[in-house]
Amino acid sequence: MDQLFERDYARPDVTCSRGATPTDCAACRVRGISVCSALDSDDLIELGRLSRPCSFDARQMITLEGQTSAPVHNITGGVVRLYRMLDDGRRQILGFLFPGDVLGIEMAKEARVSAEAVSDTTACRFEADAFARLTARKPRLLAKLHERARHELDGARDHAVALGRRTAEERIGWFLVSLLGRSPVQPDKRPVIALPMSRQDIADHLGLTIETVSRTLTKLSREGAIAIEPHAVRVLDRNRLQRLAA
Amino acid sequence: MDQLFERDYARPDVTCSRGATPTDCAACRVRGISVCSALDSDDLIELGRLSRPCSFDARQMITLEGQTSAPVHNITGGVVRLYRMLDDGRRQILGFLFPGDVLGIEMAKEARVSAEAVSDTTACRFEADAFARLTARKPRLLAKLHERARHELDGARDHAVALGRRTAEERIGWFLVSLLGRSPVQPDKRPVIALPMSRQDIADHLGLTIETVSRTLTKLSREGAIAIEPHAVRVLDRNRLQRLAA
DNA sequence: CGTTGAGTTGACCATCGTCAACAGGAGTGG
DNA sequence: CCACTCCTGTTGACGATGGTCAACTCAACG
Repeated sequence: MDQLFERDYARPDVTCSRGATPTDCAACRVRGISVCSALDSDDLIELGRLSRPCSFDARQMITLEGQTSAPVHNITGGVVRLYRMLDDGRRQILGFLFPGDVLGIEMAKEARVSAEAVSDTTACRFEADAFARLTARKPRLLAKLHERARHELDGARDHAVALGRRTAEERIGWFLVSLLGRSPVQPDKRPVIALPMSRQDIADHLGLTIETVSRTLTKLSREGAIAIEPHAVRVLDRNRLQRLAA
Repeated sequence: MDQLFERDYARPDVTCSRGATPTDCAACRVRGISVCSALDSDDLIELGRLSRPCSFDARQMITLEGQTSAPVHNITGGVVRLYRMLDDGRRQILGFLFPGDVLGIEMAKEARVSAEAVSDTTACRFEADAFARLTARKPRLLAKLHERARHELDGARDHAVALGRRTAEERIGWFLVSLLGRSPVQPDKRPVIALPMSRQDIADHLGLTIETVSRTLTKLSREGAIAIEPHAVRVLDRNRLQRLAA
């Protein structure tokens, strides 16, 4: 437990290569799946004026625990990990964000979680107070954000059930199934689950160690439930995984 | 793990001894600390028309996982446990609700959690659709609910950190400190934490077994951090607990 | 072609779970 | 009032799941 101090979690300054021009929301890739879908086209133009496209390199910090009035980011590409650290370096990854997810709805005055790019990531950024003022004027946007928050709460509770009452194998199954639900569907093919995050990330998400994650994936692979591929897993026995996750 | 099936979790019908008359919100004990504080007195009268006071005996079900359009309850007295069950009977208690807490903001169409009275409980109840219509008309109420949801999300994440990355002793410390934060403060005295819930409840909340909960409390007691009292714990070494919870 | 970092595997061990016995209080009935 | 049961909580002995430590492979990269 004490050698965790040594683990090298990248902690660069919080920076963002901010674009000079506002976002073109109407052309946004994640429009329709994200909170912006609550807005009509006039509102969308206004939203675009407030937001700036930005990008992060893999391992770059986006938000730091304790940061005040952290901006809100709407993820448009890449993957982000959300986590909390204990004093002695133990880390709990609370979840991963994918395109369409919003980072920072929950942040009131002070961020309670850190966010870091897992892979190269693009997002559009809203300054905290400007965003707060906008939501105060747009009840439909607020309703959409509230719906998101409730959904996140639901997910956080599933996570708690997994961490509190499931075995290592069940946790892995649950994790894979939950990623499967977010993966693009390829009909007629064995679905492939992309795993852009490291084994350490998976371990810190599931309350395990890298060794246990590795062993459990190997076991599922030996038993024919999955096939391990570089930065991915192919699902061979979906029922087996579903049963583990149930 | 298989004998968990046998465990007797009370599952009576979902009933509520509903009062005939609307609630008198202006006289409410939890007014000021609960979401209703977002409303001015006109709105409060309207809210009162929508709500009905109700009460539950200890161990009585309030909401059942899977229930559709479950009513919203504002807890005014007593303690409630929120939980999810796995198929084989394993239970994860997601949290305990105290007076002023709202049960059911997160519930959209279908409840994803069960709620059960730990002790005799009083609440005021809102039918789901009436409540939804009210929030749609009252942005300030919606904002307050959203704030609550964000706060709950924050709490759920703390819970996940505890379950995923803390030892048994740290979990107990975290649990006691979090209850301490909700207990009435008695200045100049060793604070007493009421524990209306059973050891099984604590275990199911912290991802442990009753035996481990019992042993850990005994250990903390032997070491002078706490004194175990019937249905309560007296805090002798607050720093010790804070350090465990940190 | 050496270095580095991620992932895998094995041997061993500790924390916490399992199983079992027991203590004490509350409720019940003789 | 006492005997009895039931239920909750405590404690002990033992064991299994998953953590620790270490060695090794392999791909990426200079």
